Amino acid sequence: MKEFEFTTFLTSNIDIGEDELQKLSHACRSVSLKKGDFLLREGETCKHAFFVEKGMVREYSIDAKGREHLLLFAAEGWFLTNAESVYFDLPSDYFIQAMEDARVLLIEQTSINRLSEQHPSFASFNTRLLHSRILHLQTRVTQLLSASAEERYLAFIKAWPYLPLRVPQAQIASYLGITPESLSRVRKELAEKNYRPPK
Amino acid sequence: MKEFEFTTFLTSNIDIGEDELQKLSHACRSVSLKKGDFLLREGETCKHAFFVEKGMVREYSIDAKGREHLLLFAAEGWFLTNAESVYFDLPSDYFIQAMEDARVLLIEQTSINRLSEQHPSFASFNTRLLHSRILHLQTRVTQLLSASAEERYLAFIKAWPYLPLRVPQAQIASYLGITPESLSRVRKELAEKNYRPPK
DNA sequence: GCGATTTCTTACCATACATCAATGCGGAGG
DNA sequence: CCTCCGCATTGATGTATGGTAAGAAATCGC
Repeated sequence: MKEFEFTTFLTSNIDIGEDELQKLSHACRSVSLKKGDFLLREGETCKHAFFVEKGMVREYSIDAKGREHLLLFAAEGWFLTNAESVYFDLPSDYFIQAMEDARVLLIEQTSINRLSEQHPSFASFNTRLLHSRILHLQTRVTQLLSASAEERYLAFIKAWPYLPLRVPQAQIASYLGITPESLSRVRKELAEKNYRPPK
Repeated sequence: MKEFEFTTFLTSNIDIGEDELQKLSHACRSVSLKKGDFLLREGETCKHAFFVEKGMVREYSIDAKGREHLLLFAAEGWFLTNAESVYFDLPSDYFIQAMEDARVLLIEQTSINRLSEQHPSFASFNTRLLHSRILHLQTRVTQLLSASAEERYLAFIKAWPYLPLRVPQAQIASYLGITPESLSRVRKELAEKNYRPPK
């Protein structure tokens, strides 16, 4: 399984000097997680951003009826933060949990903010991350408003063709907003229609 | 109907000097809109951010079956941008249209970016706007994944108690992701259960 | 390699919401 | 004041998806 280095991720995205990287690395801590371990639980305040170096992580909430709803998958090379919890210093509504054994870099949010103030290209990289998050969430809202379960599943496997090979179907169903049984039925109908996944 | 001045909005949110305000105002243009007029259409690239001074505006998409889906209501004092279109310079998937006669300030996105680079407090205000947008969208996704039509309607009128008085029910239904008929039935059932809106 | 979990499928029935069509209603304009 | 016209309601019926339960298949731990 391919591993991603955070510094590679950064230097390929922003124009940041060696000294700045040094400063940032002091604010980082790498942790190893077993499948099921939590990085954040509902009610906690999230003080870090996360960079997944290896393995996979999910962000989800649990509703009043005890059902889980998946907000985000994050595999190697993904950067994730809990925007509300970090920025507004609110207790989180979400859990962040390892779906596989994983190694994750914790980056102190305060350091990110400091570096953003000092380093314009870091700030604009930060802004870019926020914008792509908005874009993604907007697309998801529109899709939930307009598309059927089947359409959402097709869009999902088109966007992340490798994920169904790696995560349990029940997790994908939770992301799509349907039950695992319904997803199973959707897949059966697609098979009967001779649907072939784009290679 | 109360009117909001953009400068008041800015100075009450960020620490910005008189000269900076002057610069920004040169990049602004106020337009009057009749009900139904468009600020942006699908396929266009959005070069501005919008500040609603008077009236009300909606952002929505039209799906493959011709149905409208409402992403956002924006009344007086609301600031709205089309993140994807502006930031990634992509054609917009959304329409932005006046729901009532309105006056809207157009702010050139390039000027916002320039001011952000020069003026740290402007940059952090910008960042705050992005974060609250993420928070809002995240909440909406979670709600669409977990809550019934009735629950979503109750959450809606709790969050924006004044909107149902001002916009047609069909628009609210579109925001909630249900048909106008279903919303009518939801309201009927709430009335039969003797539901009273919180005052 | 084998039993034990976990995950996936299938069948049957229940429910929420959509669709279609008819009717009611209330405000804007002649 | 009356007539439209847009909007909301209601009823009958359709459909997508949910819930439950059972069994099949895959995966994991040893």
